[in-house]
Amino acid sequence: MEEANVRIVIVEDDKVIREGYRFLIGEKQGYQVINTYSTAEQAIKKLSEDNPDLVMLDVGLPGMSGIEAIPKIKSLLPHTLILICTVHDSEDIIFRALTNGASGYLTKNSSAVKIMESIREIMQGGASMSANVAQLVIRSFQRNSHSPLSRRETQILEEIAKGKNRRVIADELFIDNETVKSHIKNIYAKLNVHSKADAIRTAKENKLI
Amino acid sequence: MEEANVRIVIVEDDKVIREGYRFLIGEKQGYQVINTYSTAEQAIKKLSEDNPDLVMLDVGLPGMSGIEAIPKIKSLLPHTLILICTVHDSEDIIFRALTNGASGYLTKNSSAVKIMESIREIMQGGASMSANVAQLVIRSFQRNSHSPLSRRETQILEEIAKGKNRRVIADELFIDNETVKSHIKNIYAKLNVHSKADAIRTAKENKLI
DNA sequence: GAATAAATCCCCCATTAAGGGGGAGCCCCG
DNA sequence: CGGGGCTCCCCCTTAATGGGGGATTTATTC
Repeated sequence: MEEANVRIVIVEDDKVIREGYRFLIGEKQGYQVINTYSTAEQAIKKLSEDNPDLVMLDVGLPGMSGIEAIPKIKSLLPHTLILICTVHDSEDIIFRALTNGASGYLTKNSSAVKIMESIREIMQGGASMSANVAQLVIRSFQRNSHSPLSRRETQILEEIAKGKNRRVIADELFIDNETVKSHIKNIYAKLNVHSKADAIRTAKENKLI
Repeated sequence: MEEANVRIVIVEDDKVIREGYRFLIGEKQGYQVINTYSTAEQAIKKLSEDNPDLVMLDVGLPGMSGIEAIPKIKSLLPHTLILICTVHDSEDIIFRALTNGASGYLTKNSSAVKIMESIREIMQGGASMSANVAQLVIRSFQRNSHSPLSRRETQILEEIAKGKNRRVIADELFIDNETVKSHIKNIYAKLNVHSKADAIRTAKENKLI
């Protein structure tokens, strides 16, 4: 035997897409579609019986959204993996899906080959994202390269964002308390703010830290 | 004509791997290996002439590491894309590569097919990660599901981590200053800390926020 | 060579925030 | 009925913050 059967459940309100997925997966060796549902509510009622290894989930479902469904599925079946397959590629939805516990995110232009490949990757203990999703995720890690803040100022603002106070920052950087204070004054002037919270917010909005 | 030629430069110290990549890419229609280098220093000297669309970069180079080389390459050629191809898959290295400006990260067990696919994905305006890298990245977004903190406490600690003070948090949550203070006392007790900075650090280390 | 930015340090000042102590009422769930 | 969660109240001292005004030195740039 090559590998155990992968038990898959599909949650998708569009019948054509749902049956398309069922057909696509059903014909593949080692993969089995246990059940399909058109709403998250229906799926959640039956999932414990179905006991799937992987749930393919749309986000644009009527009633409970796929995003809301993720933590509920995860609490019912903690070891079940979730692959989001959807047309929605807004940054907000993608990040909420991933923080809520999804192991993969494909946008719907993904080919049949890509979908099967993602399922394989996820089942082999990894995760998977389509190229446009990966781009958003990677971009979220990157800094603005045209920061108005100097290197030292950026460094100090990062420490402030960790909740450290001036004295601690000064000690760690081997500089005087007053020097840290001066840097903070300059940071506030450059960002046009007057408090820690505003500086942190502004800096994060502009990817300065 | 299908598409313009993609100009690729390879930076890799292992000759066998370097020539393997060169052969793999060179035989593909639409892709051209302009040059290969065994160190980042050599590559950086010549990159402006080579003017590549994409640089395949190892991280474990002698001398300047691939990680350090990324921002230097990006400042020389801002529109050149960088694909990391390496055996190193430690969390720290991966995140440093992505924050420094890499558009993709493949670990070296990636097949020839996967490598070409990644190059195509990146060139088509996206990004790419191998499954194990994607897993680390996604995991970094997710919370610990066994938090000792209550929902309210987590929420308040998140606001503290944004640099907000008790009064502002109280106003935003429509509760009293003293209530916020009580929550903070309970947070500190649960995390066994005695300051904002320690609470934030402990919470982040344990993915509570 | 002068101007500029960055990084360092030094005073003044008043106000606010933080942390620790103790206590208490209400609600819900098991 | 007990405990966790959420809410609010009082006491207290110390630490931190934000704004004002400087100064010096070292690089780098024009």
